Amino acid sequence: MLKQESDSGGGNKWARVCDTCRSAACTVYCRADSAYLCGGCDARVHAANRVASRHERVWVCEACERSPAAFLCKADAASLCTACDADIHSANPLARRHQRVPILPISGCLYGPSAADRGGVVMGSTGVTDDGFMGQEGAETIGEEDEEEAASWLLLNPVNNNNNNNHHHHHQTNGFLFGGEVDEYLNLVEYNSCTDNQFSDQYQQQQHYSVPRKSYGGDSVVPVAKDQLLQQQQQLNFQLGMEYESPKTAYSYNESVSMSSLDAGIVPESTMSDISISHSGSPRGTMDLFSGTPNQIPPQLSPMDREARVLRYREKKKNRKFEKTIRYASRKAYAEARPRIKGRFAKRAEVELEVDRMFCSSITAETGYGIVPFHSKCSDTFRCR
DNA sequence: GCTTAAACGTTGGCCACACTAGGGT
DNA sequence: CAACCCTAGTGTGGCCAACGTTTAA
Repeated sequence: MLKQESDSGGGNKWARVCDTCRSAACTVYCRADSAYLCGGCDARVHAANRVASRHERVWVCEACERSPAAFLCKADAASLCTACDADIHSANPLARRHQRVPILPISGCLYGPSAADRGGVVMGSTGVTDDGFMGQEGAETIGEEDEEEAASWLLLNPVNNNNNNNHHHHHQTNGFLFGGEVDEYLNLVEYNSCTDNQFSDQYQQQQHYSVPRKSYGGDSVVPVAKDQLLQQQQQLNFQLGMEYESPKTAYSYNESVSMSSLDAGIVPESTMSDISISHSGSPRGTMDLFSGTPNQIPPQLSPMDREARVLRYREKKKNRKFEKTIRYASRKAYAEARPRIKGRFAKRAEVELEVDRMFCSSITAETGYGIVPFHSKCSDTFRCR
């Protein structure tokens, strides 16, 4: 699909600089021009005429920032090149289960009023623009609410936002193209959730499904028709004729990057803030929402900076609020059955005491009946004696 | 049109406990 | 190395206070 980056250009200093201005970090790769462009140059070059505006572009890999993205990891909401995708998603079981889809090429004018008029055009979000964010993603029409959310995510990370828009639209339009060794770390469950449109956000799916594949003794989760999913996946793989290789190598850097969204939450705050502070150009992220200079990608990022960015991004993603998901049905059952006092969980003895006092003594005296379970599901604990 | 208060809606914290992971013995 | 014990951490739902927003006077 996309050519693997061959031009390492000497020592990898992470973000590749724009081929045009040579100053800003590139955000998109133009196939027609075989050029890496920053948002501003992309806007300028591809808004010049209609022909140019038709150039297909793809986001630059969010991990290495040096290669065209080939896959969109929905769980991480990250666009990744084949190499990074393989590295990241082969690192651990959780990462393997991330749902990824091929990156849709971007065409049309990403910037400027003309672009805004074109509802159906795939919008970009590299957003080195005055307001910091302009584009939106997808060949699909995006609702205004989604645009608003997209805007906030654009501030955080253009590429990410591109992905995050998909959250609300369930999936990107292009199909899935995994093959070869992909099953080793392909999240078929998430794929199922996505295709079923059961959940609008893959992060939810991740929350919902990522852990339970590991067999827990007590907690249970909603079962998934895995075999069926596998067949669907294989069909798609075949139809698309895609190949996907998964290098088994795992670099130390990738070890951290490949953490699942769930794992990101355990990163100590201090670590990330420390790293952020040490970095002169404030990395994109939550703080950048208030910095007034969104989408300014530091020309060069150290591995630590890069890692900090990824971690912070994931933490923010983790904090996004969507519909409540239940990861452990058994815990839900326990919670529902648990005695409460004013909505709070209460100690059983305490509740029994409370019940005895509040209900049994008074109501029993009035009605002559003894059993007063005020919560039907936990009647056992509320039986008056 | 502006101000104030009331009504309404949203958000996050609290609580107990079953359960798991991980370290120690 | 396996088995066991202990501790810390996680997740769960309903209620409510603290806000923020909207509406009416």
